[in-house]
Amino acid sequence: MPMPADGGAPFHIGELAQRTGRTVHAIRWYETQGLVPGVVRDEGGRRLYGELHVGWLDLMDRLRRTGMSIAEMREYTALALQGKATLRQRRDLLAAHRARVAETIADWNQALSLVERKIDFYDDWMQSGHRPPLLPAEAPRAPPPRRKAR
Amino acid sequence: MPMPADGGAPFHIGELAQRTGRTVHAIRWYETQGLVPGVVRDEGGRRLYGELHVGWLDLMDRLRRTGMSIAEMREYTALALQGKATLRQRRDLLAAHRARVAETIADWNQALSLVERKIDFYDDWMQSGHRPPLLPAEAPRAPPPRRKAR
DNA sequence: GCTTGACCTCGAGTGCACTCGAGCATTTCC
DNA sequence: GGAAATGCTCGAGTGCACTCGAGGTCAAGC
Repeated sequence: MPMPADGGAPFHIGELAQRTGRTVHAIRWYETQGLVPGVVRDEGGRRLYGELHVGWLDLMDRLRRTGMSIAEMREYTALALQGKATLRQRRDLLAAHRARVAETIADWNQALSLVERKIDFYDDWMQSGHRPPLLPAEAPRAPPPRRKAR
Repeated sequence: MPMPADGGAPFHIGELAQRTGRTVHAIRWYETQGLVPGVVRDEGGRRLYGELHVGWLDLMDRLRRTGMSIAEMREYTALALQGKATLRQRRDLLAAHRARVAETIADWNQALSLVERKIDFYDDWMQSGHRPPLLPAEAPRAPPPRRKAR
């Protein structure tokens, strides 16, 4: 499954970096972490990439930016390397991620509305000249199994 | 502006921790970072909090969880301590945050739809027994002035 | 054939936001 | 009045995801 054999001419890491908006260093680091399948080398030992890698890195980027850990991305990549026997596992992994993303979006929407109410609060205060009633406090949120994102 | 003078009986850090779902350590750390206004001490040197602190910490938590940096939260807190002369600045700071949050939500929604399309892709593959056409690759995203969140 | 630039490996450093432990003081409860 | 709980400060450690520099190889253009 040498990935660069996907039609177009293979290219080096610099071009991949440009086309995906990552740094060369970051791409190499991703590879050491097992997040880039099917990288072959040319005679000089330089990495060769194909079109598929552009899409792959974009997917990795999206997953990453939505809080998937490197460990889980590594797992996903390993599954992809094992071919279609792992289709269901990959699907399920993404479905779990989807659920977490949906949850986070709901969370952020709540935060958005809190911030909006607070802005309104300041607007009222400035317009009326005296402090409006405070916003009702929210229920405390237990710190859940730690996630992270951008 | 000693904050605990807000009606209810003041309480110590342990109770605040319980009521806001943070650890005692985390609350103290927040204070060293200038994120908790109006903390007074009792005769024994222990911190005293009031109801307002519960709401304040919840707000800080929300801002934090939506990617506001400690530095910006510190700025906001400092403005709040200066009284109503800074109302406009506080409003504007929150408005800027609101814009970033809205942007991020849009971003996550895009990611969500990518993940959903990928899940459909796997479902099709499993059902038909052979690989469906690949998803079209997305435009590369330049790494923007780094943000972070939960 | 030699300079220039892209690429290589390895390993250390960075930034953020906590998190925790040590060692000590005070308070509350029996 | 003594034990146990709760609080205090200070400072070091942690985890994640990069980020970067040093020192060297390789290849393409002049």
